[in-house]
Amino acid sequence: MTNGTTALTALGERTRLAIFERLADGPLAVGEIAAGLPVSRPAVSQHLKVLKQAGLVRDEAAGTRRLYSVDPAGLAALEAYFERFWTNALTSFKDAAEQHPQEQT
Amino acid sequence: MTNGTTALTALGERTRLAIFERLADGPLAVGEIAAGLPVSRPAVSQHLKVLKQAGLVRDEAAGTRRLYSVDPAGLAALEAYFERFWTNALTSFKDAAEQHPQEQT
DNA sequence: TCGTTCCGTTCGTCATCGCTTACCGTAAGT
DNA sequence: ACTTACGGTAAGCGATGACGAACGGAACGA
Repeated sequence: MTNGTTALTALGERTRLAIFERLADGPLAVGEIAAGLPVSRPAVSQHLKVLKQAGLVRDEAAGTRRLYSVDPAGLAALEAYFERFWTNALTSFKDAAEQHPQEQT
Repeated sequence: MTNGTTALTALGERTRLAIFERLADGPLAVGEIAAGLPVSRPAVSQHLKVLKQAGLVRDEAAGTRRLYSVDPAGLAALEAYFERFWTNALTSFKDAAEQHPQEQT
């Protein structure tokens, strides 16, 4: 979907974030991911499904296994979303700072 | 806390993200935020508590009201977290691309 | 063809969390 | 001092979702 908010709700889960972080180091199969986490393999599979329909990961058949890897488009969408965010927020800060010139960190 | 994962779990909620987006345009009081959202004021207060202990917002007493604004440190922490993420992921992609030179989008 | 391995899916259970209602404390105005 | 406005907190409820167990299917190797 390459939507920023959807990606955030998908990553707003500890297990899913852990999976995504492991995938950031390179493609992995489902069993390999589950082996390094304190959850069962079906749980990992479900989380991968969520991450996939959020546009954050891609899957590829490799024999009996199935390799998952992070989707560059999803990362780009997130980056774009946050960039708009930062510019907005920082602009607001600048405007507020010009009206209250003393307080700042 | 300025922790990336905590901030993500905090922002991984539609209502909290909506609150944070509204705060990105400038400081607001609790009642003002609740007025623009389909939730009650206590709900907004609870969400603000979560956002605050995640290091994403700051609060300031203003008479009987209480002004909330986004915390620049929290945004910076998020930015740093994602930056590490992107570099990691892109490096992995590059390495994978050198081994499989044909497939790419 | 048979057995093994790996994965996706369904189902049921249990915890987590977001939301509302009601109540209380605090700061200004009169 | 009384009243009003604003916001935080407690309790309870309802719903979402994460998890494991069990089952079924597809891809290799013998």
